[in-house]
Amino acid sequence: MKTSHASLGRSGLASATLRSRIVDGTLKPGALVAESAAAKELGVSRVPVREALFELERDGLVEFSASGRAYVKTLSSRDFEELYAMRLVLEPLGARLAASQLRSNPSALERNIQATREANTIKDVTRLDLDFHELILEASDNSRLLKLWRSLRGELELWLGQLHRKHHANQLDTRNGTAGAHEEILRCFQNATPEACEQLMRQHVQGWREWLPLSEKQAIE
Amino acid sequence: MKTSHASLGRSGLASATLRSRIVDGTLKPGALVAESAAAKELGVSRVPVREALFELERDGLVEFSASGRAYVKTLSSRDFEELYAMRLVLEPLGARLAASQLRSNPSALERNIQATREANTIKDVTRLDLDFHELILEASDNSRLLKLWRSLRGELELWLGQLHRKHHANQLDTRNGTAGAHEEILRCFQNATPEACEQLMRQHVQGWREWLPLSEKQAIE
DNA sequence: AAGCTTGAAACGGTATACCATTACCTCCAG
DNA sequence: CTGGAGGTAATGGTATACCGTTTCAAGCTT
Repeated sequence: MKTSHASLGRSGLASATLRSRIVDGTLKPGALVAESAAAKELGVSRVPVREALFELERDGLVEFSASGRAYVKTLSSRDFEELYAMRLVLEPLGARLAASQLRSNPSALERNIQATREANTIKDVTRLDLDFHELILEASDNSRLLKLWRSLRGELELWLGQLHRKHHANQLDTRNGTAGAHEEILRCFQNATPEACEQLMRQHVQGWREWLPLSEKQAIE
Repeated sequence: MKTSHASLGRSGLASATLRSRIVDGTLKPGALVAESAAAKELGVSRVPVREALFELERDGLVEFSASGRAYVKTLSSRDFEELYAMRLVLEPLGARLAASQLRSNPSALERNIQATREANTIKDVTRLDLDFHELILEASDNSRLLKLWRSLRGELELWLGQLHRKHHANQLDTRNGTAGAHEEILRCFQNATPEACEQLMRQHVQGWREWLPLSEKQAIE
């Protein structure tokens, strides 16, 4: 699966490159991602590009038209609501299932929080934020739960990236707020029951769910 | 995307054919699904077969080894527990969200229940059972919820198919029990609050979650 | 007899080529 | 100036070909 000289196959290279260009906004929402053009630019043939596009579709970053063309997905506030409705049932469950595991082995979460405190860009804070939540789902020891969460992560990154690009405000507030909230969750894992962790996670997700649309409206003004 | 003379592209043909062979047990769990052999047998080239295998992996019917080969997935009771843990959070939410829509437009569910009462094989009952639940998720008007459910459906069909193949018992009991339970859910949509529908769906899924492992042990004896 | 080596067959990953379909742009009619 | 028809360029779907890697088993060594 690996090529001789690189750590990633050409397919993985194409996937990673296109993914980052979509998330960071180089490829704008609604833009056509043509197989031929991408293949020529990346220096590979169309087959691995094609494969990468299917992977990106599975992750919700592109969508195919009826004719088979791939376009960068455009996310609406409706999409945001749907995504957070899913987080609101998946993540509290994950927190409860992961509680005992994280109680005895919290080091990964601690390192993530420390890295968050030292982050300098909104992009890094966002990535570490999602990493934090993914670490919990990984510890829940339910591979389907992790798989479902990961199938949402791409869209979350895309949405948050679009939001931060529209108004690049309060970077320090976001960083410190995120780190503080995660610290509280970590303490809950160490001191409270799995059910309390589940409830706290529900409140945490619900808090963002209510705050982000406000933040967006604030940006429009 | 469609070919000129058929309603399905070659990729869709390959996907559907391989899917049915896996679900109905023609391809046994753990068996290698080789690109070349499948391509030759289906009379298409390897590219659409390759595409179909990725789709089947997304649906949890095959898994790739480190070397890139695709094998029919082998499901354990652990997998069953994971799948039903997911159903237990997704489906009650779907029932609550779909309640108002289904209250005013229950015809699809009614047709499904009627078809279930007239079904003659376990395989048909299983398919109609999953269709019933999928109809509810479709009515929930949350595309992510539906997408997550569908990503589990393939594994559910595979699991239930394996179960029914191991012990082909009480076909009429299963049929009547399924139809009766679905009838109760339909009446709940017509008469009760969304929250009551949510709770009933939770009990319904939980009931199967507790009954199926017993059914399996019973078969082993 | 058990374990290791080696070699051939098969497989997967990718590049290139061909064809039907789609989308876009130009040109003409109203 | 607007709307539609036609033609052309580009796109996507698939088939075929090539190459490195993996796999599996036969044969050799200990």
